[in-house]
Amino acid sequence: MYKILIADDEQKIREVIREYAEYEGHEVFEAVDGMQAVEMAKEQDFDIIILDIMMPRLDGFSACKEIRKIKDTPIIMLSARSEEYDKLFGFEMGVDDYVVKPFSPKEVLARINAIIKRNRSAGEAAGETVKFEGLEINFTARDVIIDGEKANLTPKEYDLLFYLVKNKNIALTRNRLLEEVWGYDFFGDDRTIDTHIKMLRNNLGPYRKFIVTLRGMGYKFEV
Amino acid sequence: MYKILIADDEQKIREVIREYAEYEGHEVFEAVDGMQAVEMAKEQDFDIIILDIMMPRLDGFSACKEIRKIKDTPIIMLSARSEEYDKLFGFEMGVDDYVVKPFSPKEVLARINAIIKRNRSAGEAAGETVKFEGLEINFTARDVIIDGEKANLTPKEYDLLFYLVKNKNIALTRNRLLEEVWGYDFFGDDRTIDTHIKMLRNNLGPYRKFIVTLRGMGYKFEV
DNA sequence: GTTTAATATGACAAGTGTGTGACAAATCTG
DNA sequence: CAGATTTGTCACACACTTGTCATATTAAAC
Repeated sequence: MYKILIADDEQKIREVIREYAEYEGHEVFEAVDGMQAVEMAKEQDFDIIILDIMMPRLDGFSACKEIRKIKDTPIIMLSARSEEYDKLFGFEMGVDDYVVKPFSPKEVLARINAIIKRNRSAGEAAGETVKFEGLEINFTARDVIIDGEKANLTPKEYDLLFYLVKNKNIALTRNRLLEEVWGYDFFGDDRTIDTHIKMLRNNLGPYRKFIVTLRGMGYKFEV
Repeated sequence: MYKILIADDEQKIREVIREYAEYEGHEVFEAVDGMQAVEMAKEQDFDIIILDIMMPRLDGFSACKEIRKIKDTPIIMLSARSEEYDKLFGFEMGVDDYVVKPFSPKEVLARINAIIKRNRSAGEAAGETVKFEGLEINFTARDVIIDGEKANLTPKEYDLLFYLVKNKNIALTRNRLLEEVWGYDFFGDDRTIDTHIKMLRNNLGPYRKFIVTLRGMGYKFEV
């Protein structure tokens, strides 16, 4: 859960970001202009601050400059124009990222997450998650979520699935799978793979469709 | 060139978006209600889908939910009035962006471009695809696409086609094909090749023309 | 235009690869 | 150490693939 400050004079912009952010479990504060944003930033610690450039009383750049005097809070700028000099100017003042209007709320949230993740690199490991429809895979956490429910895979099933997914859309021979998933020192039967593919498929439920058989070759995770 | 689906019961809306989008070189498909949109989304892959919220038979949100079950196509929602922002809970269902009516077609197109660009950058792990007219061949994924539809080839057919294509515009003798595709230890009939060429040609549909017979010699993939 | 040789095609039987359930060996866990 | 889980092997069934052959069609040579 992050503490987010969004400063924009347009209510619509603030609201749409608030909705997205709150849905993701963050706490959102609003400021209607640069001056108010600076005041709020002085009073409390935010995880991230989003500033529109064009604001009454105090514009985004000036607000950024003010805030930087006292805090290192990551700042994202919203700009209506995409002119390059704006960007260069902004980065010199310690802006962490830019979003040019029109933007999608999803994009803003994605950038928020990216920046906070980047800045807290000292702390917890975030863990990369990939998602294919209702199938979510987190490599570092080593878990697989199917339609919201955690799947219960055996170690080999994890290994096999992870290797398939990391090489998605690539045709993998049985030999390659044996070498990479089982190890070069495995001297077993080819058909071992079939059995594990079978069990993996059973565990993936509707998403077994992603694992396609390449007759005479091996398998492929196809998206 | 993107493939765009616009679902709205108002013909005017569909038309104005179509005009702009086609002007930018995109391909536009129309649906008059949510139900039709879902059906179309199931049948083909769009680069983006635009859904009006208020539609007969199936509203935009429900349509979005349905589509999300099977596809990750980016979705933009159109809402009739800004008051509807209050009711917007679309982000729960993976809506990528909203546009509030009245909107300018230009704005919609700008958002389409922004979203597709963002989604494209996600980076697909797919090998290089070679394309000859409507015949696409991806060696690493080991698949062959004919006019947008995946072809279903047997192992030998893949091997044979891949060898021909990798040596395109080169005359290949039967002996060479036997050695390279079947293996040096194959002691069968020459004419076996003919049969496989036949089946390959049948599977390539209109693109059988690329495989030319060199009488008294062998075959060639000619482009 | 006829002959001759090579290729295309359809049918088919033998061969091969894969999905699956069962089971025993191996490994993990308390 | 016992019980549970995981893992590898096997055998069977079935569907698909493959090579061969006989016949039809086509192209080149005379």
